[in-house]
Amino acid sequence: MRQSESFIPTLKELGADAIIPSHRLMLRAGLVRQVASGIFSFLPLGYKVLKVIMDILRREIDAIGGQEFFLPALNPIEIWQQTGRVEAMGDVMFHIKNREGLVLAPTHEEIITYHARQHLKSYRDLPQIWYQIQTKFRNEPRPKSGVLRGRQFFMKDAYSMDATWEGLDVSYQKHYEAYKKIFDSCNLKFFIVGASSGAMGGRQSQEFMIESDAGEDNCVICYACGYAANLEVASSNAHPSGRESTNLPIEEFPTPDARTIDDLIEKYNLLEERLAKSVVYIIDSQPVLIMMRGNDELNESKLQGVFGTGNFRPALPEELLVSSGANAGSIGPVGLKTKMKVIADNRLKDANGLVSGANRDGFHNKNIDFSRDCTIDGYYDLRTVCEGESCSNCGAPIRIVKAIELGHIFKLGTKYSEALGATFLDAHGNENPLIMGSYGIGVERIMAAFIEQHHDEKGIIWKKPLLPFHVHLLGINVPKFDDVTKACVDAYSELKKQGFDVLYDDRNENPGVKFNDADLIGIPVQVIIGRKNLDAGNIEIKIRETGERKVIQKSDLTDEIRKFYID
RNA sequence: CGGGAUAUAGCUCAGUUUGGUAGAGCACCUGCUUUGGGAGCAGGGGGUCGUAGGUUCAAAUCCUGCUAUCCCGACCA
Repeated sequence: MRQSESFIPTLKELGADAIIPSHRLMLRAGLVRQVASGIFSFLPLGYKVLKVIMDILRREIDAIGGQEFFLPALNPIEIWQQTGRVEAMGDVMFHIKNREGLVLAPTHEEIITYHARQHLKSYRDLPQIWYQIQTKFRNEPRPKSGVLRGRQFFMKDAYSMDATWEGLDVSYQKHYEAYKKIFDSCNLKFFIVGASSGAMGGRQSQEFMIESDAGEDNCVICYACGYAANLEVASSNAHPSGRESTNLPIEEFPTPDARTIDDLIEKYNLLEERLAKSVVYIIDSQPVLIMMRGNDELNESKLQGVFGTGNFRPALPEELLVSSGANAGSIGPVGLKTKMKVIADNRLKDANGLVSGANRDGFHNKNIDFSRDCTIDGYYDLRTVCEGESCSNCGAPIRIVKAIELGHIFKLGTKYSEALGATFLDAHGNENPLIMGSYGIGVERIMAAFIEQHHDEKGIIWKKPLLPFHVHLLGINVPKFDDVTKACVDAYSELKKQGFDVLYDDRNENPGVKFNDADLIGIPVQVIIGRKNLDAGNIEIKIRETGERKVIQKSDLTDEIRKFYID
């Protein structure tokens, strides 16, 4: 492609609106343009790379037996009502205004299950893996970070239908392996985390993440052993408080000016590890007292896991007073005004010598022994892990990083097949709901994530196979000098003949413009042909990633390029 | 939905405090020069100052409503 005839609108400067590197570079290199908040046009160069990503997705999902569909973005709302997701999605789903009963699909579980119901009637029809690479529409409350969170975006979405739970495990594992190949193919440094199954139900869920400050998820990572988990489910080797040798009788003492854990530590010279913080939640309409150590933070995802419900909230101040007899800051497990369930974090298991509220405003108890003085209905991992704690796997200090979610794989189970009546007959003639899995990847996110990981101050650094062209041929002072122009045209056609995709900068621009644009666009190899070297029969090759320059003989060009791409 | 900010030429922005002829750089067009890291000179085209109202002899500028966009938070299958 001749650059003089191409639409590659690079930008020298950019406003302050775009913050993160991938967003800025995608705009500056002429890959995308924003049309409205969260809505982007892909320009030819950007779309070219996007198609490469889609090809990789197709290749790997086809390889595990996936069959590609093209599904409608316009969906009848009835089918969404049957699964209860019109309410569940709420404002996230776009509703068509001038045609009753149509919505824009934010995802495609419903439509896939609809077709499965039509035709998958026997265990002999299973398993199936169906997928699509299509636009999804979501009315995000706050689109951000360029294409990372948009209102319209491409998703590779795959669904598996199995006759048995063991079959689902197999389908799930196939996707797990395929996803690793996909992200490896894209040269992404990624990690996989166990994720909360959340409100979707289902048995297992894993997320494919890349570390990035632009990310919206927090993940625990151990660089020593590779342990990684979403903060929602992560654990660590935080030391339990344990038992002290002296076990004095419980004793109330006045603490009129202490309402927080830090107050107690500072004003009463107490150790954090001997402090038991009380948190009251209303879970399924019942108050529950939750004991956490010191300043440990309660992890609501873990709480949801323990109680198997998302129907909970912190208690209101008046509810605290009614159930415990005291206000926040003076609540504890001993002497509660009303009987309520009491659970505690594992870190406080069977501990003694503890200080906690006395359920009388302005008083605390000391020398509390959890196994002597109160009934703990259960010990669970309830705390949010902190930076620097030791890894539960290898003991090295863990880090907490922000991460971008590129993909998730999910064992859906029978939620959708039951709701929509997608059943099959098993070998015994019994009717069963299809057992489903759902596997998504954000296509634009792969591109943005790649750029986040592969750029420098000058621009993008593409790497095979994610690249818009193999070679950027820079004609220095063309079309002015006929011999330089001829050498460029010769190199251009020779490289094309060898099967390389070449962007030939034949524009009548200053050399500086061409060099800077080339570094910005980031094609891996630049071939620079100019007066300086051509008089000696030489041309120059520059490797974008390393900046390495090599002056070679003109006749060696295709060999050098081939070597670069084969190595 | 809460908090903050912004809206002026294709792009990046000044001008708004203190009301009085619409500005710069880049980009674009013409000509000449230049040519290995975002060139120089000369000439030229281009704006209903987000939008609707109000105040005023006069509004980009002051006042009110609305809209859009960005950032932080909430939310996020």
